[in-house]
Amino acid sequence: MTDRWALAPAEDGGVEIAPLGPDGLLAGPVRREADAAGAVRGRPEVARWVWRSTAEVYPRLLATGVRVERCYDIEDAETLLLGHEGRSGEPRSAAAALARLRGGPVPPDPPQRSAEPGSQSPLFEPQAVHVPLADLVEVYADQQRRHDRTTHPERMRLLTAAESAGMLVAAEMNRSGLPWSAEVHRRVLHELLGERYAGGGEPRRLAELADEVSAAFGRRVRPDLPADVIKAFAQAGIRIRSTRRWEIESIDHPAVKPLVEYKKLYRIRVAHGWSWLQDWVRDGRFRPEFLAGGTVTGRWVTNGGGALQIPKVIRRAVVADPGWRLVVADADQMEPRVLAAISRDPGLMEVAGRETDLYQSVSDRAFSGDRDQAKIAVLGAVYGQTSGDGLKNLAALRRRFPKAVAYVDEAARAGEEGRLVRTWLGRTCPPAAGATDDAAEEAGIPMSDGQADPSDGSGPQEWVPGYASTNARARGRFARNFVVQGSAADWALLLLAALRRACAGMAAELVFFQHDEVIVHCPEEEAEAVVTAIREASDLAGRLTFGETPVRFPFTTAVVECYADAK
DNA sequence: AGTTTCGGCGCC
DNA sequence: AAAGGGCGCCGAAACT
Repeated sequence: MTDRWALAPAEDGGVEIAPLGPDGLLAGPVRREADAAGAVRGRPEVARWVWRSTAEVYPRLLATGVRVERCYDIEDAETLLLGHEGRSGEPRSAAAALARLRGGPVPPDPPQRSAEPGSQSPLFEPQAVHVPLADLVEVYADQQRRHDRTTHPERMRLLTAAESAGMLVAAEMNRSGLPWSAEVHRRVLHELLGERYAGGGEPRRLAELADEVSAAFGRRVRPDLPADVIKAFAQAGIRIRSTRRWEIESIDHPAVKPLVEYKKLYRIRVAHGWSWLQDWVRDGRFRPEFLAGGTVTGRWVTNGGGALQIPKVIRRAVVADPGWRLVVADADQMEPRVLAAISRDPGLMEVAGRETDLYQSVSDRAFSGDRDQAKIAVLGAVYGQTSGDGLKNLAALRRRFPKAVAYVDEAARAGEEGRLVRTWLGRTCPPAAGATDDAAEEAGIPMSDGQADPSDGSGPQEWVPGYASTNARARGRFARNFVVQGSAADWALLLLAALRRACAGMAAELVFFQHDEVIVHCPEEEAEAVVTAIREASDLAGRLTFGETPVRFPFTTAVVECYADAK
């Protein structure tokens, strides 16, 4: 059965394609065709297209209206496999993988290119080394064998397939964009910041607040300059280490109130103000560049526009097209539910088997009904809290959910000792992750305590006793969080893949994804079906990712015309 | 003058 | 109340 085909753009602008056998090797002759879109469109029976890079091929297909159901991204799989093999520092290009296979000199990866505002096809990668299809297939077949040698081959296969699906979703979201009303955005900016003056200076409200700050200090102070603010407080007899909001707010001084307000509004203007609107919104769509698996943990990143940090007040500008709706779906308490699933802690699984508020359930069992304490304890366990009430609460959590806490403790220990740590599906944390020594981190060198050098010339850093173990502890915190955040990302990929399939027969489009939250843009009459699809996709993702467990992954869904109305 | 790092804060 | 994990973004500061 030839349900998998390989595809590689040729250097003359055409495309090479070929059917693959069960071993992943060529099962027929390589064909040449004029263009990728025609080749794919003419073969609807192909269940999975195998290619070097989704970012290279898929945007061009989408541009001609061609979607594919499934793909396999060889370079993404190479990254995941290298990580699993403890070789995360090695080049991950198809050309490099081929060279390793044949014992030749391994070329370094081409440098990453960053996005420019408003660029039409941001994912095009012109500098990639061309690999002929026959060679590409060798790399693919070898990768299939490498899957078999991983700790859990079936999970690893699921991971590479799921992340390839994620790349399809990302490319489609990059194309569709997030519905965005520039008019509403401008109205929000005007309400918050006031009108702009012709001279190009600060908008009215910011200028007023700056004046209030200056008046409170009795001299001209620039509230956007931390050094100026620290000096001004010092002259008023108040010593502060930084101008972070929580530190400022603990001070009793008339400048605090306007200063905090200024910083809040300044942030809006700088990060999502008029120039942002100019750069990133066109034709009623905000078009960031989503990168699936852009982080070590597998979380996505976006390139340009800060799409994963849209402030709550600005979400008023996310407005569905006329007659359409936004289905906004947010996974409820995802991280502790994931912890339950990966640790198999009986008590936590039972709690996570209900769709009701998990933190409330935990608090009923271990914190006398104090939900806030329970939430702090759970998040502290996941993030590696080192001080404060978190530690005390962690002890209570450990008594009730010993297996869950032991799971993250063991991950932290492994991280501290420089061992590999993996998500449920097998995404692997590089041994040096979380360290503060950038040079070693970039080189992928595991740093033991003995190797960490406090006098590395990186700055006027004074010598601190125990500095070396500071790195180890940072790696421990990173690894502790990695197993939860990363396994949550595993699950989220399966969710996206399932939801994408469910939407395939509808006009509905996935337009936004943010760790545990997804937005589908659809005609009003499809909204109910989308809500159902999300629930079903969640159930499927839970079973596929973690196997049969009692753990449920409920979503809060809202059908709205405006994103801001979802919360 | 151009490039990199830092500080602070937005989101999860 | 505060501090643990992951990111990106901007202007200012620091550097070359």
